[in-house]
Amino acid sequence: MASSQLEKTYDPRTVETRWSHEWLTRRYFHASPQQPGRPYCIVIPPPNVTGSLHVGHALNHSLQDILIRWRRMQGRNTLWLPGTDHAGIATQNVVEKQLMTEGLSREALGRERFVERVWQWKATSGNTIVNQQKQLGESCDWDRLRFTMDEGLSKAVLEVFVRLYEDGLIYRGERLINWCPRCLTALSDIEVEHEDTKGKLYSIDYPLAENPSIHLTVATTRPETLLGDTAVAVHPDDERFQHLIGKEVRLPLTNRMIPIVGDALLVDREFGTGAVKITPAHDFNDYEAGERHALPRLAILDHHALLDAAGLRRAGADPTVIDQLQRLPVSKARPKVETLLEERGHLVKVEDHKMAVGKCYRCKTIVEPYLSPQWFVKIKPLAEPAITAVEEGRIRIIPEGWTNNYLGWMRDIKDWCISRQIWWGHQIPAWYCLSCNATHVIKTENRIAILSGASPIVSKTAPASCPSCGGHDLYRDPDVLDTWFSSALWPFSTLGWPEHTEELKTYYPTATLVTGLDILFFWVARMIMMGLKFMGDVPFKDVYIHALVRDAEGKKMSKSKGNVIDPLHVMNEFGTDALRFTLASMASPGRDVKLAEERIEGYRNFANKIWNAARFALMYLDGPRTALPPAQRTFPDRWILSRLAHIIHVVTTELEAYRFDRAATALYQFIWHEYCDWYLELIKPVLQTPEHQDGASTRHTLVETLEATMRLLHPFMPFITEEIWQTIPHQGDSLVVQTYPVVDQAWTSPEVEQHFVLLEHTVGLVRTGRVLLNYPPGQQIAFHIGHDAPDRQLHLDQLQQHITHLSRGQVRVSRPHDWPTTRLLRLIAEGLSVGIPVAEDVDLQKAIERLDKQIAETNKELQRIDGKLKNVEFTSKAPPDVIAEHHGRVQTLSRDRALLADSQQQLRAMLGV
RNA sequence: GGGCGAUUAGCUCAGUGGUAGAGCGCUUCCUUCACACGGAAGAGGCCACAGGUUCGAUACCUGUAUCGCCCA
Repeated sequence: MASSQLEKTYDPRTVETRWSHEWLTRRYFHASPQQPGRPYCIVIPPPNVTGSLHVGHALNHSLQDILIRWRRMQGRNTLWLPGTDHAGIATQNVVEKQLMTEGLSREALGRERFVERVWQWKATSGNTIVNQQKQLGESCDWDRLRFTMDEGLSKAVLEVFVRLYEDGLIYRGERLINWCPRCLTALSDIEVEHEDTKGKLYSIDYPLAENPSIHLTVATTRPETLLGDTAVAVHPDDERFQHLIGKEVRLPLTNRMIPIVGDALLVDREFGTGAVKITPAHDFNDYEAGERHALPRLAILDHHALLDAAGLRRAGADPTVIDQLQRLPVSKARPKVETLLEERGHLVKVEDHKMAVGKCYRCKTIVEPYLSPQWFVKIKPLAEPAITAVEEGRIRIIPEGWTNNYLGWMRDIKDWCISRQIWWGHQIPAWYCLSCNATHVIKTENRIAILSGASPIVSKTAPASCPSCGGHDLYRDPDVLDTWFSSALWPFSTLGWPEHTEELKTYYPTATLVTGLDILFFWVARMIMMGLKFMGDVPFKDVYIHALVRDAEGKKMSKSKGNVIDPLHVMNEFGTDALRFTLASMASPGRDVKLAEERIEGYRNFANKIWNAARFALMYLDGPRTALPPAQRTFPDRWILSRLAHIIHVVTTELEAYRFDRAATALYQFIWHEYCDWYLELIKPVLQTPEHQDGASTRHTLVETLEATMRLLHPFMPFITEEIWQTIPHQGDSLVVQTYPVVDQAWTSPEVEQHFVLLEHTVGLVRTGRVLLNYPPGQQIAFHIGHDAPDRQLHLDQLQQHITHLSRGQVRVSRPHDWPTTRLLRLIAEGLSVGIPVAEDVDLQKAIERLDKQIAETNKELQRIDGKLKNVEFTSKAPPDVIAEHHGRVQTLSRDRALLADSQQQLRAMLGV
């Protein structure tokens, strides 16, 4: 194997392109139920089809790929199932924007042509993210790529909808829902993002009907909805207002009288004036209060969230008021109403006030509570088994801390509004017979409104005729389902459900779900509910929740802030392996990932280090290689095997615990600081000596450990490991399908590891001494080493050749007090002594300072331990082994101190001080 | 308002009831035949604060402060 095969610096780009293509060609990632091994399946959280790979995906996908590649190498029947989500509102918005640039609109195109247009868009742009995923090296079974609007998945959606409807778990009804006046659709509760903003608290006088000179002062943050008030509430126990309950007030700006009610739930006596208005059609709390007191609902905003003239008329507003307010958006109506109230003497005061506004999670427009007929999932019956599954540990959430979050939300869950008034998505399989619903289906010029009392025919296929009247004039519900409805079915719909496929039998329940916290409720909770309902079993056993990726300052990445790290750019600059390793090493549970480019650069350097270790190995591989039993190998070989066994155990254990960060750190530490810094240095004398007696065995160990290390690292850094593995001696076609290393007990040797620590300390002291005395690295020096403990002294003797090599000098091992008493710098650590001769012209200042410092430190430490040992409480209560350890340390440190003092004295004498 | 998490080296973060750790950055030295994307040696910390438990607390408990997240 010629060394010229590997360039001096690792160039990720060509390697990555070559292997990502090659792996796919060889179909290593293809899974089938017929394959041997215990199944291990992960379904990918399907990225939006509109998406392109951002760093959040990169984290999410890297972690999954690590798990998948690791399990595949362990011999499991591994399936990582990829796909994309049709992302109803998001995708519709993207295509609408595109239409706008062409001077077109959704409405102008009409529903059918618009949907066609979205499919077209999907065909050309929908694969962007998939290609980027392949670039990241994701070992998905791409043959099984799914899309939430695939034929099969759509069939699953229909099946689920109809069955839930038949079970009474889906219903249609008029409720107050969250409405985005820009997207013109309903949203579910969790699709609304709450944001604190500066607002005002208005105090408004409502005159008492029986005596207008008396006012009830009401506090509100939304005066513009005042015209829709249908009552005023006070706390029933509030002595200030108790006597008013049951009386009426005149609603300002209108001709209406509204009642004063007592409501302990709605009213906080401490807040504002202690009296609040009730506007059931425009506030969720008021809606519920309205239910409690059987109040009418008066809607005064239309679906664009503009003040509606017809609504205002119904609400009895003054004609002049209607004139001034109609067609105003909320933001303009609010100051206008303020002015009107002030002019008419109703406004008492206005204070600054912090308030939360809800915004559409897709377009950030302020959402309005809006009264309209919608479809809902009755969720409690579905939630209960989903709660139990987690409580009983059939699903494990990792880190555990999120379990309570999940349970709390599930126990307090509200019915799920699933209808969306958009066009892109699964159209609801419900039809209305126009003759049976004559009064409930209202056709206006460009809209058909289906009122809440309409009775739908729910069916997987379009009914030929109305089952009750036989009529053929059927109209399909225009609404589509919430995107998250289809993603809730993802773990089984992608495996072929409702058909009874081999895939379902083999891979369901899936093993692990890897996801960010942001979609725990959107997605994870709903998958659990649907999985339990339709498969009778949990959809996955472990849910691993990782953190959000933020920028180096900890800020959320966003295009508007310009702080986005583009993973593709990073992959291009530093290599995909470097990015993957960075993300893995930063994935500590419960903490957000603050990503800085320097960090990635550091792991790029790591990749290069590995690359050069491989180059080094290849340089010296010529010649026979012989496998000896571990116990018969050289000290460096035995040591690295022992360390390798240890690191295999650590990485495997940490991966089992989803501690990607610790597994990555351990690998980094082992490869760089043990394998490269020490092992490769230790074996150089053997490799560089032709015909060395240990040559064959050393070369074998070198390959054996390097090859195993590549396998161990492969899930984290698939590209560079594959490239190196292919270059060094190996058996098999690809690293992807090799077995993951397991610990060989014969490798482990605590004794050898102990000897190594002694070696490491000795070499460290010599190097320190070299710097202190300004001896250049190339200069050979003769020095003494020795140890307090006789057995250690013996070990030093055995290690002599290695110490010689690593410290570039001639070593004499002897008892420290036999050493010369002049012109010798003694360095001491825990019983170990190194003595370096001091040449004539050396500046001793540094050495003396160092000794001073160490003596001071040793004294301090001795004092501390001594203090403890003199404490009767400690000696009587601490465990004996701890006390013994303390005594041992006192002994060692005292001896160290004596020797250090001695050495210091010598040096001072040399200086003539 | 409720819940959760964080606070450890200049920065980003691990960690443990008994000697405080890493990466990056910093200082000094070194182009030595794997690697300067490198090597060697260093500097740098009342482990947020105040109580408590304990022979012993950075770690366990309580409270405070600051920051962040989720929910309302």
